Amino acid sequence: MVRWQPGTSERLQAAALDLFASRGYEQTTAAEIAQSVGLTERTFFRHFSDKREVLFHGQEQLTEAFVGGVAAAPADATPMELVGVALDTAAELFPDERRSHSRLRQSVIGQNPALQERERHKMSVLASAMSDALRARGVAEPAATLAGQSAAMVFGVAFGQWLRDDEERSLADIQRELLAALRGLTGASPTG
Amino acid sequence: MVRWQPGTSERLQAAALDLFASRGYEQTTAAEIAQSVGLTERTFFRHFSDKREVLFHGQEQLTEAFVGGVAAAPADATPMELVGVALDTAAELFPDERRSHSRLRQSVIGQNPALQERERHKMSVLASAMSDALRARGVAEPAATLAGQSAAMVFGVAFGQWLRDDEERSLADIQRELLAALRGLTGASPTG
DNA sequence: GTCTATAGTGCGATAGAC
DNA sequence: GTCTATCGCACTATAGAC
Repeated sequence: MVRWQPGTSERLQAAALDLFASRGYEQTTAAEIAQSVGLTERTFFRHFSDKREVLFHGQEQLTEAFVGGVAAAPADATPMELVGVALDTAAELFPDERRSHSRLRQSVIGQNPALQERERHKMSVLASAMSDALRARGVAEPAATLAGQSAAMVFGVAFGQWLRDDEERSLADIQRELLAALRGLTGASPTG
Repeated sequence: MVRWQPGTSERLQAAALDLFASRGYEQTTAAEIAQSVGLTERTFFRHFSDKREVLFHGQEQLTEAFVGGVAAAPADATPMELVGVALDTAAELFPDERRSHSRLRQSVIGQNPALQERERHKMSVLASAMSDALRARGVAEPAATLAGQSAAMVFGVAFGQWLRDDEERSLADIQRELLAALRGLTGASPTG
């Protein structure tokens, strides 16, 4: 019998999502999650700084996709073009096969305010990382901050739309349409 | 001796900010805050659903200002003009006299991730309320959602700038400049 | 791995306002 | 009498310290 198996974090994450979905987030203790994969509560908290965090590992990859997209864009791209490339790159992390899993996870998050709070926080960290990446590409202030925040905003709205029951478009398509709508919205009438 | 006095929430809020600022947020217990104004821990939690919330009452007024601004705008206003009016209305809640108090509060929030999380959540609620208000004025999707989110985004960035040590402009002025920058950013080059 | 402080809840009792 | 603010106590889970 092996003393421990690889992929501990992943097994904890999967078990947590299962239990949260069936019993509810607050009705599931960290100890129960750990026990369900043969570990102790203490081990759970060694892998995740708090109980909510078990649902949010993977956000680092998302941030990397955004930042990597910015870095890989053409040298003469405008700030909003950089945002567009970043969004396209990020969308690759969410192929249609992943939709049902994302929907399950989102239904758990949607039922608990504390989890929604954590989700917003992660989006905010993403926005800051995007702004940093834009600044590193020479985008000046306040454009870098606004464009970085806009990228996270478009992703967030698009992701929510992507998960809707009646939605069939890809995440990338939804993002592109929203980005165009944002351009039309803010650029339409230059009032002063 | 009277059993209880009016303004309990306000006294708890003031005491909490004092204690958080001097000892730190985590080093201050809910019981200590309550005791400092002659109440018990249990009463603290009757007024605030959790310990963080004591720093975030007043956000309702902010939301009301935004929503009220939208409702009071001219009938023929574009979505972004509605956003501009809402921002102007909200800025009235933050005259320069309030800057030092806001800076103290922000320094407490800035030192604790859990408090930053709550702040982001409140901004997100604000964004949703703005989107609802825009929809109620007949703004279609996805413009209503994007404009509502943009309003909260501009407020958030502007508020952070307003609190900087070297900043002297009014919140309203900063917001107007950011809104103009956002127009220039997204509207400048209609790439497709 | 154990031990502990604290956040937060549930329920019942009390005291004053009306 | 009703209604509401406060208190007191027992309790669990989280999360961090040792």
